[in-house]
Amino acid sequence: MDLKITNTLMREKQVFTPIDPSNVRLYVCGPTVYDHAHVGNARPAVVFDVLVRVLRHLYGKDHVTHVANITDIDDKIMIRAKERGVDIETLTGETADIYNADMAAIGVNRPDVQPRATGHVSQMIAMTERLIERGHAYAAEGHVLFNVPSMSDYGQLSRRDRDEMIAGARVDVAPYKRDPADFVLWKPSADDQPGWDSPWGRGRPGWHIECSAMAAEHLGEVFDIHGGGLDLIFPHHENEIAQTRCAFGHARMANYWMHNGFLTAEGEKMSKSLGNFYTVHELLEEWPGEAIRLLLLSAHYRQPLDFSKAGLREAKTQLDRLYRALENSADIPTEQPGLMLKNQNDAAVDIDHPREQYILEALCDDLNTPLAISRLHKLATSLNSDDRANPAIKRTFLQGAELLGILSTTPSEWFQGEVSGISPIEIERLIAARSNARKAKDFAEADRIRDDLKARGIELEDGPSGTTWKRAG
RNA sequence: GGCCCCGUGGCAGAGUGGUUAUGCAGAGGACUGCAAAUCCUUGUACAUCGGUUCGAUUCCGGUCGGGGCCUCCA
Repeated sequence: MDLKITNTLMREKQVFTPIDPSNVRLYVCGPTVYDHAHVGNARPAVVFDVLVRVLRHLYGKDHVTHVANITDIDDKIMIRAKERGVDIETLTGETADIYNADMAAIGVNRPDVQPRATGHVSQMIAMTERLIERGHAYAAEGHVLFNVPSMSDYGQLSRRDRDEMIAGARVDVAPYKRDPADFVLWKPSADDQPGWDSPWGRGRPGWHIECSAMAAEHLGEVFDIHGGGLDLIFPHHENEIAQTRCAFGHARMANYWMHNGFLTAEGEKMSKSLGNFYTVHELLEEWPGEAIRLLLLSAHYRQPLDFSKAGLREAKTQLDRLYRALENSADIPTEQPGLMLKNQNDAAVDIDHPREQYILEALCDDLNTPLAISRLHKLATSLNSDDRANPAIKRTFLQGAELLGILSTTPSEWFQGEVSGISPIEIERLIAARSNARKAKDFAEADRIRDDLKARGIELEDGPSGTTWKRAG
């Protein structure tokens, strides 16, 4: 099945054709680690995680290389480290660990390579030297700058030309720049700032060069897909392209550029000054990671998405429904052992040899996750209806959930996990007591037990095969 | 000023030149001692004004409204 993706470079949806099907390569711009990731940072992580799942499905588990960097040298990091009185390595190390834990909690698989900028300074210096040699960069007052006019077709990705950029510039032009549009590849560090020795003195890299250097190091001079947030199109990605193409002399840096839209929080632009941003870390204290993930996937990745508590509540309700379908179809076998889902011993799915493509088809159309989710719901309806449930439907359902990265736990863990204040044994004892009362037609006592448990956060459900319980809420 | 996006039923949110999106919420029904869960039925939406068309929510243009980017930013 063809995968179609919207290529920002062409401004159109295109069929994806990898350079090398045995090694599909993509690079996603990762976080700058100076503070907890907010949900806005989580969106690209989740979106591109789904893309990687689809790519692995199409090309094979071992035929995809996913690189997502961590930016661990940056002025914001320097400032924050100083405020907290810790060294930079401590700050970035801690923050990166929390980031990875938070992403894992919302079902994001670790990239194959997670390069850190500080580990690639020599490559950045080498690339900068190469750009100087080729006449695309120059040193001035301890800085090295990329000379934008030296690249005739600069601006293809963002579709803006040099003159427009200068007209729209909001900052004063540094006096050492040959051209107002030139941007920094290397800048000098003061003695109390972190720095590395270089041919231009002790200094540190500019922002854009790190991604060019790390992508080249781990994926080569030209690769398949480069992703990130919409706001990175200009200047970050434009400048990455300029650096990489001018350093290596290719017509492309990456063949496909994908950009996710922005999030708002409770209908407003997330901003530090309004204090209305949610960090993944704090949300996880109150909500299941899968609810956060499902909400992030509930709108198409290129569309704006409002992240709200009401939205989380609905995502949670939707997951309840999907887990219920899983529970209700527990006795349906699915054959095809292969990828073992944590879910249930009989529900393994061979993700490399799928038969049903109902969900995959939606995801292959430029990652149409809302459509994929709606199809998952249709399958859930079937699984909940005895007359329509069958192994093929269940396989498709599980495979789709796997591609979306949800339903990664068991229904019992989902519904009953982490109950506090009462033990499962005590609950079972009360259920038995209530069952006896019901047999004796003492419904007043039965209802009393049920209400009592409900007050303690446990809801009972009488099914055809007996009474089950779940955590309320 | 330049570049770009959006406006779908109570809410969220896909999609399509003529056929049910889906979920949540609401209403009715089935099941249940009563609930819960589940299933079935139900609401007949596409900002506005023109144009193209046999036919437009879907294509084109204008208008109104909202949003993003233009070297901090996912």
